[in-house]
Amino acid sequence: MELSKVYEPHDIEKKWYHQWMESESFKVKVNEKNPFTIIIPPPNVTGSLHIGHALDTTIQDMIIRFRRMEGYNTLWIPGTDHAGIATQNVVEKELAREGLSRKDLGREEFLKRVWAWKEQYGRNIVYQLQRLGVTCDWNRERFTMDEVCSKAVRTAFKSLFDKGLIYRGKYMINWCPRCLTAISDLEVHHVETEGNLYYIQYPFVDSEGGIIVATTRPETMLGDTAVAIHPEDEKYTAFIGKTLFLPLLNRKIPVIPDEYVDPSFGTGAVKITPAHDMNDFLVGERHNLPRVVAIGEEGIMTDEAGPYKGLTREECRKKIIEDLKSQGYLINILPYVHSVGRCARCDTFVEPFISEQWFCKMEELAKPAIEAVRTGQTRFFPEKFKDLYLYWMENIKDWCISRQLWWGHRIPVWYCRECGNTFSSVEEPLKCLKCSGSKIDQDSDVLDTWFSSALWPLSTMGWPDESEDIKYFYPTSVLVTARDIIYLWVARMMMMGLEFKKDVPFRHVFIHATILNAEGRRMSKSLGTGVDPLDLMDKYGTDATRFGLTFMTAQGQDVRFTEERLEMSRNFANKIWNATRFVLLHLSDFTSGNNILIADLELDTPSRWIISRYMSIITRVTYAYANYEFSDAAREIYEFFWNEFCDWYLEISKLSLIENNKIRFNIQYVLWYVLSGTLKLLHPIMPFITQELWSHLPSCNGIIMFSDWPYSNENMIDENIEKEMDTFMGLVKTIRALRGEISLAPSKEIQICIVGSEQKDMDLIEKYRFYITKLAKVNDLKWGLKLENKPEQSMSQCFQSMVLYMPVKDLIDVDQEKEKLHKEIDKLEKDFLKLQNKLSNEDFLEKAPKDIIDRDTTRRDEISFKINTIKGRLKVFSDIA
RNA sequence: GGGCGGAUAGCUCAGAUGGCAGAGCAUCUGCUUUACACGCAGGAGGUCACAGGUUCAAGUCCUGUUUCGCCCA
Repeated sequence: MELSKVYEPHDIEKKWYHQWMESESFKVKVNEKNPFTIIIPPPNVTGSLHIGHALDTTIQDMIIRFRRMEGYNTLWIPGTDHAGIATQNVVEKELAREGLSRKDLGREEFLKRVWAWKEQYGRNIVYQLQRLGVTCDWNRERFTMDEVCSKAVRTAFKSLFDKGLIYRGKYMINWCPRCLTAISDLEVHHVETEGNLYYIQYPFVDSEGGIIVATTRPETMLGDTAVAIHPEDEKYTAFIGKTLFLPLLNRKIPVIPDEYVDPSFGTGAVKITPAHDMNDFLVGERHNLPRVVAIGEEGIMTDEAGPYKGLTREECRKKIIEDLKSQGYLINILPYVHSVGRCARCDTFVEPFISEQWFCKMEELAKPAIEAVRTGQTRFFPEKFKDLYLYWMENIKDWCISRQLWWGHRIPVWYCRECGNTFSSVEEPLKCLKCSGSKIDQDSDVLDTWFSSALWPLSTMGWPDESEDIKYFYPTSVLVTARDIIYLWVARMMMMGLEFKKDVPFRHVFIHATILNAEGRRMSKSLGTGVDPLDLMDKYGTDATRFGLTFMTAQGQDVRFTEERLEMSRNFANKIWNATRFVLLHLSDFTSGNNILIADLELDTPSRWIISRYMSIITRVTYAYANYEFSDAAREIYEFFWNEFCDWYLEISKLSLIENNKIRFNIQYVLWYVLSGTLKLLHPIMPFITQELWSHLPSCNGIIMFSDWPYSNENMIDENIEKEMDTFMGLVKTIRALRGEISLAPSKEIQICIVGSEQKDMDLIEKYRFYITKLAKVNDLKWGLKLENKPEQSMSQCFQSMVLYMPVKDLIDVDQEKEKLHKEIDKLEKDFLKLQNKLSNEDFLEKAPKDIIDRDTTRRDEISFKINTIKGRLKVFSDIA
């Protein structure tokens, strides 16, 4: 079949993915080989593919394809996350369009709606992932609300509950007044916000004057139950124990001393609102202050707010400021930047709120998870993330795991109305486990989505059942994810894995780059600053998108996304396509190379050179893949393929392919060998184009992902040949540069004379004469050690210790040439001086290593030689003029 | 407030263990050279953020400053 002139990715991608799926290429069974396992970070079922997923998924697929070719039994388990808040939001919005609320439907009906939604749209993200070419075992796809996962959640919950690690209590938690649920500390994002610091006078009850407090949230004053000052703050110590009027409400509140107060902040006096601020809550506990709840769960002011009842938080703030102003209590307003908590899901201002919630005790669970990372049972790549993980784990706080939602794993706790017993159960109980009464009610809340995510490595393998899978595939080999969920997810999986399986869930954790937009900010869908990877794949093809992302993201470093990289990658794909097209054109009479060993062939120098280069590239690329240095792998392949294989070897091969049978066969073999091997090296990054081209190459039957990873025969790395070729290529480049200076047509052949100072250079020219003349279009090449035969009126250029002359009598612009030579001398003289100073420095000669001194000496001598040569050239020109 | 990371060509970024500053894109010149104009050949473009220090030698190591991000509180 003929290949098109330009690589057209779309049909090829579709064709191969379809074929891979049809043949169940990714289906994995327990066998005698070594396992290599990855579980996918499950994307939200409501989600759509963003650039972060694209990178995360590409990396996992690269690792899996690489390890598969290396010979591991590779399993990659895909799936999606039920995403409690997000999914409930989506369905509630849908209901709202019909004028309904979830309460109108009732819990059971509402959940039916959510499931229906999930059935209809829940696999969108999966199809989008597949577009990337991923080789997950789709037979094992899981959803965190699957029965297996539910069982894992209930089993884990009950176990922790029975051990006393899960408890219920009334504490201050983060409350989202829009989602109407508690959220964990980690789901609150703190955003620097420009606000004001309001100075408010609280008058004394029994005397003149009062105390001025400063606050960023004046509306919370309606819940104030004290004013606190630092116990050693002399400004205020006299007032301790006095009573103040709370303006607007005229509630009487005491002045109390507490170490928490920072005397240097604001006025040094702080209003205390125990029901609406975490720190004030603690002050309130110490001083036994009442908790006045002034803001309700929907963010609406309560009865306690008196005249402000029914207002939203924002309206209330406005009104309070007006009233304080008009009544003379507002002393000052200063602009003030402070950080405000927002809901990670919906961006609403989070309200600290006291309510009864379920918590998971973390300290005890964290201990083995800390130990496992300290001792290296689980390793982070890049290693710096280990510290981040450890810091958080060592300062861990209890985790609020209940959510006031309907969509999710319902908390497996029942309350007996008869005996008051509270118990947990894996199976739905029919009666109280203590008194056998039948009047039992299940807790109405659901668990934090991350609770089921924490069990993902276990539940995807069938835990709590002791399956063959879990014995073989657990622990997984590597977890690939972004750094923003190290706490949210990675840490929790570590704890759960160690608690329930007594082993870490993964050996390695690879934290990849965060992709930023052109301004260096995180991409955000809500802000519209994102790039849609599906558009990118449409425009550049999947392989180019994958290659571009891989190329961009050096380990441990965030990247600003630029489409240029994808353009470059698309061009690279096209280059590979056309190089293969060229090779195929010349392989029509080439039969199998599989039963021939490369080491047994008698190869010409350029072939030995490309094989030498290829062998070292194999080593480097293999190392890069194995060590999560993917951009290095991409770069190595790109540079080798384009700058060495295409630019030089293909061009040289054109000259020899017309030769006799044996030479022709050897060249064909090397072309086939290096090209097919490089396609394999590239396959993990660019699966489609490599597969397509593989299918066209002779002796490359079947599916490339099941071919063996290239083996580097390091005996074939030949440094002498590489050095020789460097000199040869340098000579060709120098001649081409000379031609370029006078804009000679590429087809015009010229005369070149090379004068050298070393016999080995002359031998090299002799050896490469044929290639030099062909690649630089030279019809008359002379060379020698003597300066006698150098042409007079010519262009010249130094290379190493050689001078190249190009006699082009009529075409020389003498003035221009002289100017060029002068400029060159200036530059060389600067370099010479620098080196000369260095080499006359005794300290340098005494302390620097010998090879550095030798190298610099050679360089100085070379420069000196060049300067003299150019001076001689200038003299010639002056004589002419 | 604490911690982490960045600042290198016009732009986006590479530059183990200190030893000749690199790539892609953009730009300039010349090319329909039979795989590729998504290309080929050649060129121009740098006070490596700033100030000190260590060293024979610093983009690279140390200290401080400026500045931009991120995380935690």
